[in-house]
Amino acid sequence: MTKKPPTIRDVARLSGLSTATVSRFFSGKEGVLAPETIESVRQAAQALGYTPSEIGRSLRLARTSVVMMLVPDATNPFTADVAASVEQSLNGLGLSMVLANASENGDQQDRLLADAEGLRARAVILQGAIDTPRLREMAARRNNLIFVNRRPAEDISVPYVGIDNYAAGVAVGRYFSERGYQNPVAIHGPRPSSGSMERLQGFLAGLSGSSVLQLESSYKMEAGYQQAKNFLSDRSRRYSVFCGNDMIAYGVYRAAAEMKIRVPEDLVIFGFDDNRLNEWLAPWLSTVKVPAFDFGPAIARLIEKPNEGARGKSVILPFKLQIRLSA
Amino acid sequence: MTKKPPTIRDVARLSGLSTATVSRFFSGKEGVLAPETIESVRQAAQALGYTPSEIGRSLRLARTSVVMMLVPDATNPFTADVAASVEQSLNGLGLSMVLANASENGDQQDRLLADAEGLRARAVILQGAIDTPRLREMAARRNNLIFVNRRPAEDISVPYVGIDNYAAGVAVGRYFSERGYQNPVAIHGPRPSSGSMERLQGFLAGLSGSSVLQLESSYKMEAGYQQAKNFLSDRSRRYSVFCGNDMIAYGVYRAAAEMKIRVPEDLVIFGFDDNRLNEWLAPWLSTVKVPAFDFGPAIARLIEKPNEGARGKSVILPFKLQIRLSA
DNA sequence: CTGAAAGCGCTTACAG
DNA sequence: CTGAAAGCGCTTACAG
Repeated sequence: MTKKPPTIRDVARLSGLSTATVSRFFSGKEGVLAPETIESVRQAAQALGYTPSEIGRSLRLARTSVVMMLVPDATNPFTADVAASVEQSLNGLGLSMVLANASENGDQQDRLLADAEGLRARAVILQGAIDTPRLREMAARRNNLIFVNRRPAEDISVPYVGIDNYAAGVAVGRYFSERGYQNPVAIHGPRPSSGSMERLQGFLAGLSGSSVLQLESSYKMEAGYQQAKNFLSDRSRRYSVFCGNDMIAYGVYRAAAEMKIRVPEDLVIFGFDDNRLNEWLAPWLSTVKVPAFDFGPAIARLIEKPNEGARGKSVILPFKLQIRLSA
Repeated sequence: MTKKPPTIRDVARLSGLSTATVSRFFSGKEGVLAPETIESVRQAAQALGYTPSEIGRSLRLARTSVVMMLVPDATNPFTADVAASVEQSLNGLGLSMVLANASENGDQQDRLLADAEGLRARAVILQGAIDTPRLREMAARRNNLIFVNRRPAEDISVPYVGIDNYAAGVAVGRYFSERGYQNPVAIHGPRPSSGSMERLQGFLAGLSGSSVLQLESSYKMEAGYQQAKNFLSDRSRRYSVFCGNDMIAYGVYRAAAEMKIRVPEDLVIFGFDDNRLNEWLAPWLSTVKVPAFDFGPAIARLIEKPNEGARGKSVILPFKLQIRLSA
């Protein structure tokens, strides 16, 4: 900055009042002040271009207005939608959101958790949390964690907001089963993130018995593409693929297109998330629709009254199968 | 939080040292400390689970580690890529990024600028800044603003990082001209955001004289779709559309598909940004490629040494025409 | 190599 | 309705 910003003392001096009074004006206690006092403060503040320091405020009140949100990949459109929803709801509570990428990486996540502690974040929202000692320690010590869409382990008692991943997997498995889809393949997400495993286990249960080719993949287009290039090279079979998320499905679709494999005739593709872009750019993709824009309000409610929402209290959002052309 | 976090005083007490010494340990001044002192501090901190408060630190040092980034729409994949790039570069400097949506709305932007002042943000990065009195006032008073990809006005002297929007518009106009494209249409972005106008003016200049149908649109798929539905209803002509960004182009493409208009035979579409998804989901879209991942490093450099980069110092990134099927 | 003390910008219980 | 004063968690110049 060009020069240091004015402080509450500057405003007090200029208005001829005390810092206590100026503070009352800026912290919503105008009610107790005399009308002419209010006017003096307003004018002085205006003249100086004063904005109260959130730092001083936070230190004094022992709480910040910052909420940290950790996501595996902010460039995933579904994640972006969820983050936008959360940001908006948080702003409604006068809170700011700090977005950070954990990149499906435990160490990176732990580093960011340390940052969140340093910032004394009001809450930490973890989408795709990874089970690490540090995470468990924080979960035990503080009650300001919220898991989104994936819960790293059953025995960590932290509120969860998201769909029932297992049930969604079952629904897809049943759908495959009813349709008589052949040679099921599950390109699931990374093992350390439990949501991936729940989706997979549900899928297996829903298929009740059929043997499933299981492939692990990161939640990226490139990874889905690579996996597909591999198993599709066996042209003697027609596969039916359940992808851990839409990104993976995009990759599979591209691989199929390059290999001139017809969807859905020779290859069934099912995604997960149904990010908003699908309607516009992938109107062919059958997928599990997760209500991205319901996350913000649910999370905001949890943050607003952490007491009510005892540890472990969860919000389970609805999902549905969005059937289009690919399955 | 369950209980209040330990403070530097707790660590001092437990280790039998002074807060000054503990502070030295945590602020990278270990060099001056005796080895056994270091060990004591480490153990005490470990035992208490102490992490220094960024709040206390910020207040004392009169600077925060927070950088605020305002974007028009974080769910735009191009924006998400830029934000990811910025976040990564900032983390490399030990800074945190607060992402906020200004929604192409001057009032919302001004509110967020006030928040940034309150947080005493180290820097404020504005993608798609809107020219408001408050913005001008902040630009005049502080030198921690950075404009990204759009500069609200020539006479606001703030460093700019982005491409030359006018030149890119010219390039597209020339391309249309050389190809002899008929009935040029410009679905440009909102007038208040200057980048839109620069792209448009460049396009007009590049076409040198042809009359152009100019339509204003927000940078959203839905808006592009609506505009296209309207002007495409005149089936007697074949149009050539330059879109303000890829989102608009997606909307136009969908409208064309629904109306059974062939691209590029009966409708030429040109986008802007070339977000990463294009390669996977819109491999038909000809567009202007903007190097999203070059923004972070350039911005980080500007923030790192604000002195060197005198006000108004800018970084102009290269663009190129990415020709695919639609033009 | 280490500590006592001042002070960063706020808020609020207390007193008037 | 208003103010003086204490204190939130740090860092650092100064002194030893």
